[in-house]
Amino acid sequence: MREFKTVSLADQVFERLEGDIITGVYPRGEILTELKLVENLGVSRTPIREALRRLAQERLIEETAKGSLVLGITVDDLIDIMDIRQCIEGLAAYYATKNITDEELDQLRQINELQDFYFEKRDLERLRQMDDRFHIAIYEISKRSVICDTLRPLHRKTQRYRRISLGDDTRLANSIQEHKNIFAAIAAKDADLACELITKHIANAKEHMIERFDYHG
Amino acid sequence: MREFKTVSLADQVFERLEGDIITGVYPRGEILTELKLVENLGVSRTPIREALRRLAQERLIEETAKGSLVLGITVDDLIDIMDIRQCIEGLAAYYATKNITDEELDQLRQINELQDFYFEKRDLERLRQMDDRFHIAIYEISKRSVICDTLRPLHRKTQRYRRISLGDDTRLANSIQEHKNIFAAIAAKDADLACELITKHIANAKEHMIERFDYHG
DNA sequence: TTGTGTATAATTGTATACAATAGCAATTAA
DNA sequence: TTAATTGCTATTGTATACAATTATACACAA
Repeated sequence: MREFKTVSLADQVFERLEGDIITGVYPRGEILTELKLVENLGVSRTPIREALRRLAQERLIEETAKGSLVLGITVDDLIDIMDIRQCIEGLAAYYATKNITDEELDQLRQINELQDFYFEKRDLERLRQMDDRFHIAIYEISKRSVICDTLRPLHRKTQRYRRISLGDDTRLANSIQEHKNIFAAIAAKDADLACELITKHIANAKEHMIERFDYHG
Repeated sequence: MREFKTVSLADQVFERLEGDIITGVYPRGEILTELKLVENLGVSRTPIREALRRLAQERLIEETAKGSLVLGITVDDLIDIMDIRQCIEGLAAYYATKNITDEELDQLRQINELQDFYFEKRDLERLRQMDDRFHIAIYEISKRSVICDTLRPLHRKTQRYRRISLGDDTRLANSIQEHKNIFAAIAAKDADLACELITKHIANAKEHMIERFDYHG
């Protein structure tokens, strides 16, 4: 029997708005009012308000008397996010290596294989999804909820810039190879190596992004 | 004319519940229902729901069909929080040193002086408040919103354990001295030293806490 | 005894009505 | 002209009614 997990409207609204703000559908500076969102999304104010409060807590918006001011993710934010990730994503990889089950190892392997598949097809959108799944899988496999809850939103917030960054074919190929090396370290149960490799991976990604966005916004 | 900044009930409820969960007033495992909170806090469900959603986002509670399950902060969480702080609080101190204004420097100095004052009076509750203010001031002075927003909730979540940890007089004296040294480095505009000192300060605090809580919950 | 179905109660999910507030523009007095 | 005041409008803040879901207890049959 299939299970239909009903997701509340409030959660749906949150995820949709979060995505739209992160990817720039709602640009920085725009004002979102509850009434407009009621019209656009076709739900009442209650779930919209709950979503907006959570977005404010993530600093994706700022609540003002005129409505919710979209803040989004600036290049400055991106730099800090990547600095922070560089500091703590190694911890996640370390614990993930220590705590991974055989089943989870298979899942991680599968993500790596799909990556190759989509690389051959040059399907950038799927590749970005695989990047998501790879990193988030490591967070979750670490079984450290604080680490997971800290890194997951930070990673999500890089989406827009990653999307553009993946357009560089050389970086894309390097990134995929780095993922493979990290996977190999985890599979070999070498936690220190996994930590070192993922830290370097983040550093490379950061450098590439900054190179690309630091000057021309 | 005095300005009365009206804080919404939703915000008040959030802060109160967050504090009560972090300090253990509501212990891990307890179920909070919206109706009970309506009775206890004397406000309607709307602000309570908004607060609960934010608490769930911070993983202080988990929403279930029976109500909101209090998760709180376990010793395992504490370890991860301190690991993460050790990794990134140095960044905050670095940027704070680079960006601090004269006025902010005075504020930081004042916090240090108050610390001495309350130490002589052995006013532990005020001393914990000064610890709060010192660290949070550094986050804010860094002017890096992502760093600030990442560290602030993590720091808040250590409150309960810090409160106990401060009971050790030796550690307390050391901690205050460490704060002074960090302040001196910032005042001398030595960003690298400030980074190094605060990292060590977190490491010391972590070690002391783990020593004290790792075995006996 | 154990499992299953059903009615009931408790709880959350959603929509909406009403209150309070803040912003803005027009108007008036100095 | 300019500053202040007033009234209106847009928006958020709060409470509550109603719907949907889920847990629970109990009856009843295997």
